[in-house]
Amino acid sequence: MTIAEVCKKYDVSQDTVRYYERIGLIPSIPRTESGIRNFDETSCRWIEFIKCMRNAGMEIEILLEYVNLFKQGPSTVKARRSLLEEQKEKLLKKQKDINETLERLNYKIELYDEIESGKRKDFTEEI
Amino acid sequence: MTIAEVCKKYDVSQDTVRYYERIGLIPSIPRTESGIRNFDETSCRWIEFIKCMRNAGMEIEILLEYVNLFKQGPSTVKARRSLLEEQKEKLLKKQKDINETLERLNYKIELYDEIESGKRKDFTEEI
DNA sequence: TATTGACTTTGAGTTAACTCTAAGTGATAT
DNA sequence: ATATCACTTAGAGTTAACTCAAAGTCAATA
Repeated sequence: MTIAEVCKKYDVSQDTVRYYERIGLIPSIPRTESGIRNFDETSCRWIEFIKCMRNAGMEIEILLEYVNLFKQGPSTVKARRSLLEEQKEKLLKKQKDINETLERLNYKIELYDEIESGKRKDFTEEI
Repeated sequence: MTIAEVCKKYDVSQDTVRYYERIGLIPSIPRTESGIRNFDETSCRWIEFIKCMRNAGMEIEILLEYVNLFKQGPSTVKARRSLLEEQKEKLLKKQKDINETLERLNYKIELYDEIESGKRKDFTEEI
């Protein structure tokens, strides 16, 4: 698979994928004889994995740590587990923050609806 | 309330609050005669509101738009509603992304647990 | 054969959101 | 009176994560 195909499939830019490879985030991308990237299934799965983690806001620095542990083989399973656990906690916190904000947005949207429909006349500019 | 008190209360840095004021994110912070910020309830509530929205990742640019609509009074209620609705959709998408990633992390953590406990011997380095 | 177009590299530029520095002011404690 | 300390400003610096530009290579098509 060429870089163009992979980027289309996973909706990332070529620059981003090259950047990820450059910093060591994708363990190994095979090349053709003329030096062109030729993604195999493993490297595709890495792209997909990174994309998923990045979508949730996981830092590249953390992903790099994970990839580096991964490269060192099964002896790092424990360390990897604890890294992932830590990130999980961060995501749970983020989830909570988002839920709080969503509740607040819903409240305000409802309020604005009431004002618009004339149901509420006593509108003082609360925040 | 002094800036120090407010920052402690809402867990933000003084620099950040001054920055928010500078770019117009906080409608109005009263000052003492000698020019020192003296937060009233309204400006405190703005800080708290901004903090909540920022925690969920809402962009400052968007918050600025909202604040500017707010400043223009009740005639902008409709526009404000639609701005908030848009942001709500973004947060719902983010929530979904986080949930997907959490599921994936849980799967991997479980897998690593099985490996650690010796329950799973056929460990090939999947991603 | 010439040109097109996708690929390559290196390194610089961008953006958002702070964060820090330097220099100064003004009220209070010694 | 002088020192301390929290505050003030303007503007420069930082960080993460891309994103772009320039110059070059190579395979395929007109």
